[in-house]
Amino acid sequence: MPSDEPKRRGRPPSGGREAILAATLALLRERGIARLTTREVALRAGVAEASVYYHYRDRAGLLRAVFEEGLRPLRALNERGIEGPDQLDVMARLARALERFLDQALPVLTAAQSDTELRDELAEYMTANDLGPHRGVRALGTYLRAEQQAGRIGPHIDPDAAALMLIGACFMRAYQRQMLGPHTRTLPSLERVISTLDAMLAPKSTDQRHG
Amino acid sequence: MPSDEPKRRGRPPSGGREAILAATLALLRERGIARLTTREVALRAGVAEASVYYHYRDRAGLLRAVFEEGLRPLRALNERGIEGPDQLDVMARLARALERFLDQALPVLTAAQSDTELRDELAEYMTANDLGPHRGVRALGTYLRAEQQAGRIGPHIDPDAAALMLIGACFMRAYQRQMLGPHTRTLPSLERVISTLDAMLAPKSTDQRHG
DNA sequence: GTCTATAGGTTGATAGAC
DNA sequence: GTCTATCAACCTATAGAC
Repeated sequence: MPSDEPKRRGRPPSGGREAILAATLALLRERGIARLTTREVALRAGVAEASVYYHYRDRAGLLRAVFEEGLRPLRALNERGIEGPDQLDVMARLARALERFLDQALPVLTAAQSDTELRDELAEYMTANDLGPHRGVRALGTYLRAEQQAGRIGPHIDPDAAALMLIGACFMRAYQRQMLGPHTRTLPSLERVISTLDAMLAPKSTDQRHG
Repeated sequence: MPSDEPKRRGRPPSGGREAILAATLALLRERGIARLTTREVALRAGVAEASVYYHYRDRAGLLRAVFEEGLRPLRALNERGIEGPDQLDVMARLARALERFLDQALPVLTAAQSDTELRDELAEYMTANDLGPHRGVRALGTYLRAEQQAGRIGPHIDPDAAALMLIGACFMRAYQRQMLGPHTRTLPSLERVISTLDAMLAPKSTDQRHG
């Protein structure tokens, strides 16, 4: 290691590793996993194909890294507390954040489903890190349960079931966008869903008496 | 062409074509599209690889046929009228039928997402035949709107939004089953979702007075 | 760490006999 | 309609120089 050389200027040793990861993620979202070859990845990243195999064990290892990268926003989303001035605001913010995440992550999740081995790996990773739809359902469900105990939600309502309905609606909207394109807007808007759910959650006047 | 032989009923001599289609669909569901090769299809169908190319133009043509086959139950589901003794029954039957369909069709839909070209083809097919989530939402929404006008659903509720929530919940449950396996049952059951929605739809006592 | 070059294995698709 | 045989293209992965 020469000590008389000036310390590396702006660029880190190479950044090839991150470039490869970013290129893979981009290609996955643009074209799907079927046409995702190490050749294309290297070309997009501006490196030689062998560099891909230097940084990642093999194609599966590269994809594993991409899964973790693509699902990282979800971990942040999960750890973020659920709070706000009122139910409507809480649900609106959660729903919007969820759809924004799904637009980025759905292509990654979908890609993993195209191969049994990859799917199993993803499932193992998600199970190990307690990721999945149930996590958001439980979080929103817990919030709604507290609201229910405070008398702001009807007693006959299952908070977890209500949470699943909201999250499921977001999921369906995002999936349709991915499948049929963003210009097919024939599903009810997020605003209509949220305000309707908010209205449905409110206790009936008879309930309020003995709340 | 022998004229003394009894006329052949619709079916061609061997049924190789259907065997190929069935084998492709089975392999797609079992292992995903990544490992779906014409070789494996032929092996499973018990025919030579060349027969695949005799019956179908190419791999894409075979997959196109599989998409139509896999989505056929949906067309039946769409054309089936929505009716029943009460809301709970109507929603329960629709939800159950939807999840049953999704368990079969989701692998097919997912497979198409793994390649841009296939995805576009599927999107075109679905658009041309007016298939998609919006169809079920509209159907259930129309039913709920009628119920609303009959005074059995609160006036502040958007029927389409409520429909999307139920269908979205089914979709989410089915997707989780496919992604993480059938033994990961941490989401609220269909029964809880349906009975909660049914309870939420009911008009509030103040509404009933002037319904 | 990055490159060039290439090995080794699959895959989609066709030709031609029966 | 179905088969055997075959190919050209492509892809993953490695070797070895710099």
